[in-house]
Amino acid sequence: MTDSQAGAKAKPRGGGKRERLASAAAEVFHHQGVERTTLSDIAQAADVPLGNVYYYFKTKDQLVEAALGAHRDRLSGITGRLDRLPDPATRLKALIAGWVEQREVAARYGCPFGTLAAELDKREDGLDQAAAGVLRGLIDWAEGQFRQLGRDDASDLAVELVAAYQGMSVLANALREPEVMTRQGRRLEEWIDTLARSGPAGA
Amino acid sequence: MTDSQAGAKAKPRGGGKRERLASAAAEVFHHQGVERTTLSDIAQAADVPLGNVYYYFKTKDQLVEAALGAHRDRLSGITGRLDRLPDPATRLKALIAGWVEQREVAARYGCPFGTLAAELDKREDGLDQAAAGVLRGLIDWAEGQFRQLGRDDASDLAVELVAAYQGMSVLANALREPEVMTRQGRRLEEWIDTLARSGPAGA
DNA sequence: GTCTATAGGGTGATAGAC
DNA sequence: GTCTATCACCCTATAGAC
Repeated sequence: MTDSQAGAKAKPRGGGKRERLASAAAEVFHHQGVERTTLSDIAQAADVPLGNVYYYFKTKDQLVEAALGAHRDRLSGITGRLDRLPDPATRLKALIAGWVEQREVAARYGCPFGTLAAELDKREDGLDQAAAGVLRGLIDWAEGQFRQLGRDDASDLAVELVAAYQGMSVLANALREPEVMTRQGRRLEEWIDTLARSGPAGA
Repeated sequence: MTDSQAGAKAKPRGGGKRERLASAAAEVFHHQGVERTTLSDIAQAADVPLGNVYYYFKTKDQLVEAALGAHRDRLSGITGRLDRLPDPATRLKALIAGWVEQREVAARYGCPFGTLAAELDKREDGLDQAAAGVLRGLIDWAEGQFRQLGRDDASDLAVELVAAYQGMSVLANALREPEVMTRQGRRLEEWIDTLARSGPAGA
């Protein structure tokens, strides 16, 4: 974007410091929130001197964008692996199982996407809608799965599934109870089974 | 509720400024988030000179606690009114209808409790668990209703209901789509109907 | 390219006049 | 009790040495 080349190749190299900073930012933002996180926190987590951060990212906001990119990459990695599973119901249940596996993290820090989206939505600059894209990607993927299950209301079901994930994450986090993830996850898996058994059907 | 009462105690009063500050804090925190809100923002919203704030609240954190109190009061007002309705299914559906009514606010700023809880959970001081109490109160009330419906799994159902509310608020907010609240609200009302029709039953 | 030192701006909090 | 003036600190961002 800034330099001559934004592709995969001609970027200035620094021992992967840029990547380290981006993923450190994603993690620290998740743990502390964007507003409470200082550039010094990120520099420390990435093991990079504070002033050097500005060589890679001109502003703190650019670091937020980079963190969003890291989340996007992580999500497409997950859906990519799920896509190798044989059928849509299995894929959806594996997605849910993954959420439940992360229950301890969710109970302590909430959903990495959801909490970031909620925080950015409080802003009024251009970043206030940037996180929505990541969530939208997850919803779109789920919608595709429900459609493969033959559901006409795939879009609504996808929203319902992701909303359930966000909701159980918020409660697990607020109450500090990972068991909320376990119980609600089980319920969601049964729900998927019901939908799959009922076969192709509309709302 | 001017100067004359100030509760039942002998607290210093100043034309209800303390209350104005508390409710202004709750609103501004909801709109901007705690971290991005300055004391000056709150003073302005409450129409109180900045320096005067410190006469009523020694620290910003005390203002957060006061905002939590305002939320608690608001919630008990809501459940109090709902309790006058004839049966538990009607009460639960009225609760849901109230959420849907607030869809525009939820789409812009999220759930007032949920977003505050999420933000406070990023902290490590004593406040990181304070918001949980308000959510817990809502869950407990819902659990009572489900129990009156004869459900053995009232506790799980209450968590499911409040999680659904939090989830649809997060998505409506992130996507800026109030319709998410409408659609998911309708689904929840149907769900309550199903539970009520199926009569006293366990999980 | 890498890093240090520091400027500059804003915020929470206090002292003390009225 | 009310409010102004101001301090002290921290954080983002920059200038410039290496």
